[in-house]
Amino acid sequence: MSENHLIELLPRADGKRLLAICEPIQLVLSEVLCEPGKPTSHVYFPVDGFISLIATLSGHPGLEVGMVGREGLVGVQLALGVVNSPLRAVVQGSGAALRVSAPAFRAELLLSAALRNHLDRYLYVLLAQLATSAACLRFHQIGPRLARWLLMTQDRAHSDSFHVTQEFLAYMLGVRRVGITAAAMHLQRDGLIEYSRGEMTVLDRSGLERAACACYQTDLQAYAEQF
Amino acid sequence: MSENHLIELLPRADGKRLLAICEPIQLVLSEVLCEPGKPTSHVYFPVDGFISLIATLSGHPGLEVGMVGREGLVGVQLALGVVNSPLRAVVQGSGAALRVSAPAFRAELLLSAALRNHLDRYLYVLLAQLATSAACLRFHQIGPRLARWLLMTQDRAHSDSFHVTQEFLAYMLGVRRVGITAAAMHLQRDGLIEYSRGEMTVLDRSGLERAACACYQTDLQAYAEQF
DNA sequence: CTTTGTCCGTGCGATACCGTACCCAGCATT
DNA sequence: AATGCTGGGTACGGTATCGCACGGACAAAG
Repeated sequence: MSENHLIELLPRADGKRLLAICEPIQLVLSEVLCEPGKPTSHVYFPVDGFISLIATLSGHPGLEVGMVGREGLVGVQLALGVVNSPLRAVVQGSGAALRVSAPAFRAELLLSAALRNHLDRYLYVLLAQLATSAACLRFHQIGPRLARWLLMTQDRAHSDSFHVTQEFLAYMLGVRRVGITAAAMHLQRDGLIEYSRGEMTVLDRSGLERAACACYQTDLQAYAEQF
Repeated sequence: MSENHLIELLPRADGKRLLAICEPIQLVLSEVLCEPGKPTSHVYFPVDGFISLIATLSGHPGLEVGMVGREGLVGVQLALGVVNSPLRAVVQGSGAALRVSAPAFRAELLLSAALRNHLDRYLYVLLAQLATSAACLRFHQIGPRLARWLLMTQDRAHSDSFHVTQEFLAYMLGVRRVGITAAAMHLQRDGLIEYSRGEMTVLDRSGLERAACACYQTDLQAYAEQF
């Protein structure tokens, strides 16, 4: 039941074969699954946990450019025949995941056309997400971007409340912590969220959707078109 | 000789078969090859011309997130089984290109494993380029970004001089024209470039490389690792 | 109960942008 | 010579950020 969408959508036989080579693991907060430029040893299909994809530039802090929950997987580059990861992948919400070793994954890719097809389309979604992130970063202000981030996280955490500090948010959005303070206070004053010492709760989801920039819907739609 | 790299790297037989379904065309400035959300009718292998990939956000001007010259192709999404384009593709330098219709391209993909493999790796390069663009946009200032853009263009134009107005540059980099004026004047004062009424000439390429942010080298390296 | 660390709010000056507007120089058209 | 268009330089106030530093509130640990 509580599985990964990409796997669930596979035909029965392909899904079974993939699950057979999957190893259930627990994603722990702040764990680094991929490091840019370094070879990828496994792919991860999140079930409950979720992961941030972070672009790094030497001499600068990181910047989140994508998020992966149970709708996707970490390590798509292996489906492209590339071992090096383009991005850093950091566990942002702990929880269960299924893991497959790189060789086993490659072997399965040769067997399952359906798997390849799903990964291809997920790759497209990821591509669209990266492009949206870039433009969003340039044109939208902290407030709407924060709201969008909270929605994306809520979706992947499957819960109204989750743990996240302002410091962390600042890092993800590539802004100062005080920038987050101001934006978060605003959202809180409007009764959309509530937070204290790292415990964030979404009070008014549809209000938050109105406060978020349209990039949130754009991402959802790109996914919906493919799956 | 003056062909597209992705095609040149194919095994003899595969290359011949692909060329057989290619239609030589001329890319004309400002021509739109792909529109976001709209179906892609052809893929384009640039030979002399080159193309800007532009992310669009409703209510905002566009933003360049990638560039395609003879090292790549426009319309990779077809290799992923997706007909809708994620980005707008606009011809930014006129010149020759090879074009393949979507159905013919899909058919050829089934025949040539080598082609699929090259496209997969090119896709990885594109992914890395998008991620770099996003971070660059956030952390680097106009000057270094402009220098990077000029280098990328020079590479793909295969010439020290090319046509580009400040207005256009502002649009590509997502800044005001006067921002470009200031940055360009600086580069000109340092003797790195020369321009007048849209005619841009690179005078000191290695100086420009020093003025550019490291993202330029990052992109080159990502490509070099795969091809 | 104090200490230490984490988390969050505030204040302040600096800066890299922004939007807008105007102006001038070249060039082409008439 | 008059006109218009395009490309590029200048000026000015506005603002969304930045970096940095300080202080308070709370919790876990000693």
